[in-house]
Amino acid sequence: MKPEQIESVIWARDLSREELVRASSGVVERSFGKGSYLCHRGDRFDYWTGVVDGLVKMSSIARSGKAITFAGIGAGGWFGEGSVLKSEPRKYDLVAIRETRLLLMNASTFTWLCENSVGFNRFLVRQLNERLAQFIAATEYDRLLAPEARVARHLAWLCNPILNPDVHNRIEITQEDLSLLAAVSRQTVNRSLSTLQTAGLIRVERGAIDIFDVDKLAMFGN
DNA sequence: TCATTAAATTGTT
DNA sequence: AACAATTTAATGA
Repeated sequence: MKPEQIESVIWARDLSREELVRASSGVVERSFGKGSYLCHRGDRFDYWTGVVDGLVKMSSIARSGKAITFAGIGAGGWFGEGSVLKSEPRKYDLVAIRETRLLLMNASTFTWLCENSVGFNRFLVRQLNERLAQFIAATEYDRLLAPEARVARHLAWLCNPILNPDVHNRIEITQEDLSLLAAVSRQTVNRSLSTLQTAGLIRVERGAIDIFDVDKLAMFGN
């Protein structure tokens, strides 16, 4: 892939021109259809992965057969550094919820950037820190808050400007997928979305949600 | 391009 | 979990 093609990714601004050229040579673009698996738990998938367009979920199936979704990654988001760094099999399934275009960076390029680029490491630390904060917040509010507020915060999470910088306040997700993400029933999602829409925070469409006020969404119920 | 049908998604109980 | 209603996508004339 040419350097110009990755100038717009979130971490490109942290790299020198030289580093950017090196990085771009290790990146390829690939598309995944709606519902298709990037990889299954236990698979090797040795790419650091960025979402150009679409939505990817990290999930797994419990022994009981219940599907659990841990996180969604939207446009502009990058994930998988853990598995690439440690050269481990993936611990979760990765599924494209919608038609999705991805950028895949091979492991040797990723490793090279980690070992040679100060800017790249700065980016990684920022991103890891933000994600950790999100997960801590998530476990906290999943135990404390009403279902409505949980739906609201997961929506806010999906358009977090640090983790998913290109989402730009429009999330293309079905209510069913959102219910898996927020760990509430689809009915609850449906009712919650109506409430949030009436409150003027979002607009609900078929297969998509427009976010008008991320900050209020993140605060909803407090 | 239009009409028909199937599939996906939503709204409700 | 089930059902009806609605919207979108696919198919073929």
